[in-house]
Amino acid sequence: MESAWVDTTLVLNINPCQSRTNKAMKREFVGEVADSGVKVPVKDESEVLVEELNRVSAENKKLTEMLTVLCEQYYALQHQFNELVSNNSRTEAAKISSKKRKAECEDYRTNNLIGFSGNTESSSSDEDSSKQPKDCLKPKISSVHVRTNPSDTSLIVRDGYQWRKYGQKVTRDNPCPRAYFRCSFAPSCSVKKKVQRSAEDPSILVATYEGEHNHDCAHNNAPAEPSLSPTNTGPAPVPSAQTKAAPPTVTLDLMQPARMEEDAKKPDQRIDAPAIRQLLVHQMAALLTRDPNFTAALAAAISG
DNA sequence: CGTCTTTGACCGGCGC
DNA sequence: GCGCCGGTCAAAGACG
Repeated sequence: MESAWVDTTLVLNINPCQSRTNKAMKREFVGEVADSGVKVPVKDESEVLVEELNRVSAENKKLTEMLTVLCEQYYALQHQFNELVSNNSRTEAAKISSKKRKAECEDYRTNNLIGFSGNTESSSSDEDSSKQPKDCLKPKISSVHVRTNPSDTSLIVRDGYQWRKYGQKVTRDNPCPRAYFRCSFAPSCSVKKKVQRSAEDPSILVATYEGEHNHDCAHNNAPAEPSLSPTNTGPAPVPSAQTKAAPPTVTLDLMQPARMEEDAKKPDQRIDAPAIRQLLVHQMAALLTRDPNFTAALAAAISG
């Protein structure tokens, strides 16, 4: 089945014009700065800044367009996938009528999961849930698959939140124990998380979240976890669903921003209006973080 | 000493 | 009603 996985590698090239403009800038500023003692500056600073602003605006526009296209493609794919899976689950449920409870929960979960979209609004709309089994009704359920080092036996999925383990149990259908976590960041937050290794692929941790956090991600308020490292290529979140039916794999290319960081350290690129760049990144982040599942997956990938 | 993890006991839902 | 199973509780121990 591995071969059927879709690798929708997400390369956030948030500075497509960088190399070109940097070279140009370098040339320009080498003339101005390096030999400043000898030469008169070709352009004055304000001109350069205006030019830079225009460039960044153009980049911003380009990025917005790219993001729009990406979103459209993403929703189209998600829609197709939803259709496929709902067809599958209908036939499966008919076959396995004996395992009623399991099938129903599985079905519900699948419907939720497909949506890696985080479209919890649509996938778990409570009005529609009259068909759902009672115990699957309550909180919003989503699940994230995280690929880990098989030798790592810990059942820890770092997703940016602070969890307190309150139980562990070996379940019937899986020899690997299942760990139960509760969100400990806010006492009023009733989100729960179950983490269990996949029976089929022990290198994959399946984290099932129940409920919604009523607070920000711990990273926003607390110091970053020690394990956070931009070079960490560890656990890549595998969007829910599924080891059975060709699950789409989102690979987050976290090296890209790291390279940019390096680039930013070079003296000749510091002129790159860091504030504007930061604004750009914030805009991107704001757009992307509208998808809660995406943020969860991203957090898991970063904190690996 | 406070917090977190571990782990056996307990409870409730479900199927037979 | 009974047994199975998943989920939760809570005491005990570990750890910083």
